[in-house]
Amino acid sequence: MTTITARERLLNAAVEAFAEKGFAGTTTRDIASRAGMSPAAVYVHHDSKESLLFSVSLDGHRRALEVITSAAASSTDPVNRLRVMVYEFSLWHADNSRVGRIVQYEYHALTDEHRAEVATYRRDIEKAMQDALADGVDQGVLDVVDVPGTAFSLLSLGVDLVRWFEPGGSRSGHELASLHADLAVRMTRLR
Amino acid sequence: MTTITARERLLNAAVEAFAEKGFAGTTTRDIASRAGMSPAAVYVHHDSKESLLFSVSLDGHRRALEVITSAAASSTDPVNRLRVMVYEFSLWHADNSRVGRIVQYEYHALTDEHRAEVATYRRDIEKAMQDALADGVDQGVLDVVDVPGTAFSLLSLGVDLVRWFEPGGSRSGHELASLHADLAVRMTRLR
DNA sequence: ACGCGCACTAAGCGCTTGCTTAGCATGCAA
DNA sequence: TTGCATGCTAAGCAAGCGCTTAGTGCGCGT
Repeated sequence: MTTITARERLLNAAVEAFAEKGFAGTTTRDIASRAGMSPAAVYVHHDSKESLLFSVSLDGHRRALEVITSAAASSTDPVNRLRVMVYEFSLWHADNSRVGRIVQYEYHALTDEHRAEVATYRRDIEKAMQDALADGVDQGVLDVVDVPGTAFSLLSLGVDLVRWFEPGGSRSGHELASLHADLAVRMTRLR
Repeated sequence: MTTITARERLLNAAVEAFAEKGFAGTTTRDIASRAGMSPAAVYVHHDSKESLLFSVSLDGHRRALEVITSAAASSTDPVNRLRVMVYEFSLWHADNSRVGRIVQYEYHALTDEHRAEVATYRRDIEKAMQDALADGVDQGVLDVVDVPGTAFSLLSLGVDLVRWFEPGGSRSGHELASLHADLAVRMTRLR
């Protein structure tokens, strides 16, 4: 069995609260009570409300980068690789829509130092998608006029899921991720 | 010349503040000082902080719907109509990224009644895009397997601009809107 | 000259905020 | 049995919150 520490319970509570009400709209008392603890307990395990946000955001950025990096390594065929990358990136955002919402929408609430640190993961994610497109163009398989812009657009499909996606809704994450992957191929394949 | 009333100055100040700090992160004192007035002046012209948000959000939704509706009426050719709709919708979100951010990200901060009112505009926007795709399929010009999902994805391209777009950045709104329009046609055109 | 209404402000009320302080129960080593 | 570290809480502090109240200055019709 995996034991959940008090520190992790507070992090989970913070994810729920931040995703539901936003960082500024969440009180430390709310986080504490979701974790079944007193307001002061938050400060036994975490330095501040912002450091709770940073922990959640940093972990979320790392996991998103890991998803797209391993997808990029999954295939050598540019079309198939792109399909897998878009599928996995969108699926991750659907399956982790609460963390994703914090990653995407509470970025500005981080301190300057913390924002700069997670920004490196964002650049790596964009670079992975750009590299996949550029490689496909080099191999004469993809037709992409604007590589950075198209990379951004492909990532937007996944990112925008966190704005409205709820698990248990009428469409599954797999269904949406498959759609995005198909659209991505149509957008970029050379005819 | 157009005269700007105190009420409008407060609305403009609220747009700036909400877009920059979010609804919960903005104080009524901040709005007042951006408008060059005392904190109490807010309540001379508006009922509450939330009614300020509702005014901004409602107007933003109306303008976005107007943009996509008139784009839909601009052409009878399904491919060209889709191109114009996606172009205009994305361009509006780039040119109005601050209002767009409030429309998209502060939706949950509205009261239940206000959110329900604004939701009708969202449904109309989605329906306009779905109708344009369905009509193209009916005319045998477009190939769209999942009409609602694809409509959502096309709107996502524009909506996601508000997350990061800043006027005066390295890419113009026109440039990005053109890219989105091209991608939209590639995504949906029958080959 | 005067009175009235309107746009606005100074001051502050009751409450909530992030966070701190002081202390208490438990478990464990000696 | 004692001593102490650990993990937590009760209570509360200073600051800031949305919003109200009571009033002030000014423009305008008469």
